[in-house]
Amino acid sequence: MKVRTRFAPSPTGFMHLGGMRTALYCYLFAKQHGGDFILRIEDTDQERYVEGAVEVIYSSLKEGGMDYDEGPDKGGDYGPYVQSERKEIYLKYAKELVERGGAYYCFCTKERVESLRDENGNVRYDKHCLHLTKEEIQKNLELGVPYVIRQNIPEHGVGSYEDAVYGHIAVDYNELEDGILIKSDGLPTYNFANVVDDHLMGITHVIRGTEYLSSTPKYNLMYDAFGWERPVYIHLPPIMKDATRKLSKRYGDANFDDFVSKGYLPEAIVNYIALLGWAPKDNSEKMTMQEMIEKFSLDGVSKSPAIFDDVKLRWLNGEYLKAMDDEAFYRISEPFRKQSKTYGKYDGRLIAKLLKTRIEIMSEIPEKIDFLEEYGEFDVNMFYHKKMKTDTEMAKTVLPLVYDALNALDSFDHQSIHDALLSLATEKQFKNGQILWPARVALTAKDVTPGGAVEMAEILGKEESLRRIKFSMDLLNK
RNA sequence: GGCCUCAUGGUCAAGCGGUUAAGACGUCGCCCUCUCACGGCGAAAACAGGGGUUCGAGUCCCCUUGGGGCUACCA
Repeated sequence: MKVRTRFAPSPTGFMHLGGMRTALYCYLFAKQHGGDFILRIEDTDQERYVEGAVEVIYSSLKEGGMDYDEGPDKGGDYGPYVQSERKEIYLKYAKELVERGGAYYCFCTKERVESLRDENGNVRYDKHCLHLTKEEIQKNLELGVPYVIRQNIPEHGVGSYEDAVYGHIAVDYNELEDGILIKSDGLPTYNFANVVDDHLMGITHVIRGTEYLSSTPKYNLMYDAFGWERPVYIHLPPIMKDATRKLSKRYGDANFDDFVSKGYLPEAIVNYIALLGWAPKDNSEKMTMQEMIEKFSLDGVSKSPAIFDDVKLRWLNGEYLKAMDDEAFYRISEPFRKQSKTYGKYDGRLIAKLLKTRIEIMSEIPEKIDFLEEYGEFDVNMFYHKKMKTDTEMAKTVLPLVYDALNALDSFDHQSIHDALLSLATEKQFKNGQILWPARVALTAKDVTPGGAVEMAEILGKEESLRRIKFSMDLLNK
């Protein structure tokens, strides 16, 4: 049988990383088995509907490299893929479930249900309407009395199943409530729509968060009542913000888009979240989507919550950045270099090259290169460096030589500058650092720079380099 | 409160009865080096606690503690 998994988010906001990981595992599992990955939008709660949220889901999955085989914008043989467009289907099946004894009409008012609240503040329905006669129900229906359809859960017995990651799960039916399947507005609740859709769409493996672990017996009751085959359940541990708080979209934590706009690469994000709750047999960390598909396995999925560690995400992102060739990095970093005040003034390719090994996320770019524009009077004590055996006196003698050497160059490229400066050191019997340190300080007026004297001169260009060295010489002679 | 569930360094995690308890991030140190990075090498750092079972327990069982989830006309 062909494996079919689905990702079924509700369009309530942005794509958060927890959902993203669920989608990823669904995708990996399906693709590994040559199966289909389906996207279904669960929008039965009209109050939570957020404009544009569906588009965010589409684009996030696309950017994350999770191409679904069927979905609202893709079509497929099991549509529609948006629950609000399937309204009639649910009501029809709900009625069938009533026929089969798995559910019943309930005409109780909210007030009456509220009055059933127990000492812990929990409402537990008392199956009052289960005992209505056929005539009473018919009469209420004809009178148009508002109703909901409730699941009829046995008063005794135990519901159990084998979860693919958590193992045997058993819940006493008396712990479960006769939950509402069809709301008074005629729309189904998640509990019902989910079961009906998963079955109708031929979902073989249900992959979702642990919040459904203990309510799954309720769903199994429905599968059984309908005479449908139960899917394989694969529940996933949550991703936490810290030891006690889940990453949640409510607080706007960890939205995929936010990370992308901060300069994280989608592949790095996806790669990282794959590792939260799963480890491949060979302990690989940096993996392509294809490698993840090949390595994915359910026995590598962990049962305990994983804390989201943005420090490690940054590291991984840095690894991706470093692995890019210079041209690719040059292109992808463009929007971030543009945010710097140095943009357009120097060779972007040279700058990008320096940046590549020095940043982990691209939003660090502007602050890293703004220094190029911050030149002016500086503390000449910066010329002092013990290990290099250089100080202001050394600078006074070296800088003019550097000036002349650079001034003599026709071609001001990396190699030429490098050779000129180093041969200067050899000729005059200086240590490399005795030339390069003062030169770099003179060129940048900074004690730390991303790159050395040669790179700095190269980026600044001949004219500006000479100007700055001259400026430093004057400063020293003041 | 009841029920479900989880528990290895600061973090992610290997481990699935016998190991010097991996690896990665981070931290620290050293090397490389014109500074900062990169890269290389190395170090510190963990089986929540208590009972069992067993010749032997991080691995199995129970309890305690702690965490998460469910307990909605949300999903």
